[in-house]
Amino acid sequence: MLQVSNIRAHKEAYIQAFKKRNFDAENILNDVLKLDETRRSTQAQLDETLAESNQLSKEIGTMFKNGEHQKAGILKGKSAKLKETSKAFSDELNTTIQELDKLLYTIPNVPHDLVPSGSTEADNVEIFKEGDIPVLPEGSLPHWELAKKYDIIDFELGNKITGAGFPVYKGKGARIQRALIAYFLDKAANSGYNEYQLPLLVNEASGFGTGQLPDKEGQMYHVGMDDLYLIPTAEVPMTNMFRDQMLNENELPITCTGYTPCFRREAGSYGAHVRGLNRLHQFDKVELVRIEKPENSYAALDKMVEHIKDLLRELKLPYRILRLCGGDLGFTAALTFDFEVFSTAQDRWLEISSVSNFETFQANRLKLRYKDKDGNKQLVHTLNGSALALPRVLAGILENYQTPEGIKIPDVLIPYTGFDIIN
RNA sequence: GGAGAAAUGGCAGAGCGGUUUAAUGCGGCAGUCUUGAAAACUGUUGAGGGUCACACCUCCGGGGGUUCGAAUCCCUCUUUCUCCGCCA
Repeated sequence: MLQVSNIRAHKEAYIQAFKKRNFDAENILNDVLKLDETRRSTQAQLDETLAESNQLSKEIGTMFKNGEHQKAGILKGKSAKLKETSKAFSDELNTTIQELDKLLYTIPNVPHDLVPSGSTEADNVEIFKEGDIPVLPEGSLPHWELAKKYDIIDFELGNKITGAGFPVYKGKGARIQRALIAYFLDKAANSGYNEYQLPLLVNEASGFGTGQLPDKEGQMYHVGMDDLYLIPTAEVPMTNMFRDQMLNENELPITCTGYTPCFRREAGSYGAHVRGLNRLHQFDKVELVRIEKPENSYAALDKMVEHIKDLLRELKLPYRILRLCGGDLGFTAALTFDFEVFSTAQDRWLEISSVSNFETFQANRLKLRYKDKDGNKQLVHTLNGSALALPRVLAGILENYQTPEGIKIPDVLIPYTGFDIIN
């Protein structure tokens, strides 16, 4: 959520920046400023009434002490009138605040200068590419065929137990999942990230804190009886650990990592692109979260990018990095880099990580601030990134490492799997 | 699931209808003293809104109510603790 004070100070710049999202913000920003005007003047009127009322109550108190009951009775009537007035102002204030918040909730983050304009993923800018795309032998298969051939992932079984998008990993398939999780967590720990095991269900306040609510309500599974949501990413519980906190400067940066399953309804996604592991309702992911001082956040974003590059280099998977265009940028992000692995057998790129700087957008909702050297309180910047999402990494490994003898295991994973081929 | 108790500033802890604009202690910060430090002493020390700056307003777990006036009384929700039951 944007800060009204910033909207007031940078309105024109924001309107220009929002054009990159194809978002014509002029009217809504004007409405916000107008409502904020109303809010402040109503607040002032309310405060004035309350001040008068407080004063009166004190006087009445003194009169009672002095036994001047009759005099007090007169003032009581006056006080009742003031109460009516303050109630009216208070109602008006609440209505205004609600309207203001409702508007603010619909405004996405301001795109960073580096964000290219554009409306679809075709407008994303490739900024880096590394790794050789292997030439596969005759008769090479897409990963869902390989999964069946070697009996390591069973999609039908998942259909039976739950429904589409909930695969069952079996034998070496299950083992390689566990290996990937352990490998990713070890790498994160070596880079200084603190490991957490987090709740997989979160309350409404947490959903609001990181911006999934109210924007993406339909994308999360909701447990009605207890009014809880299944997490769509570890970002939600991991970032919300710090909700409503005043940090000291010397506590920053805070760096966390954690493995969780992720649950997404993916309403409206069907067709060939969701085959196999490409798009699931439940999948595993290791996530990184950083809480930074504003002046350091973009250097931190670069660090996260380097961390993920290192993972993909070690796994020897061909990948590229995209800078997301305004149209593809998430609601809460100021700047996002997507990592994609090349799926040889499908002849397409698969997104396996998304790394974003949210600047103060989440911190403002979370009320997550820190005190700098001079004792000034300011919002922190929050960042997060997947390192990595498992299913598409697995798809990439299965497809790129297939040989006539079976699927080789990347060298770096062998200590974790305990085997070097799936056959 | 049942019965009881509790929730107050960074922490501990008083207050149970009107000098509480929240006592006191600890911790933090600044100063005095000291070659320096400790100790001692003095001062200072929560958040949000608002203002050029003051003033002023709000906040004692969340929400609602009673009252001229609520940290204090009532209702409700949440959480924690103790006991009982169930349980990996």
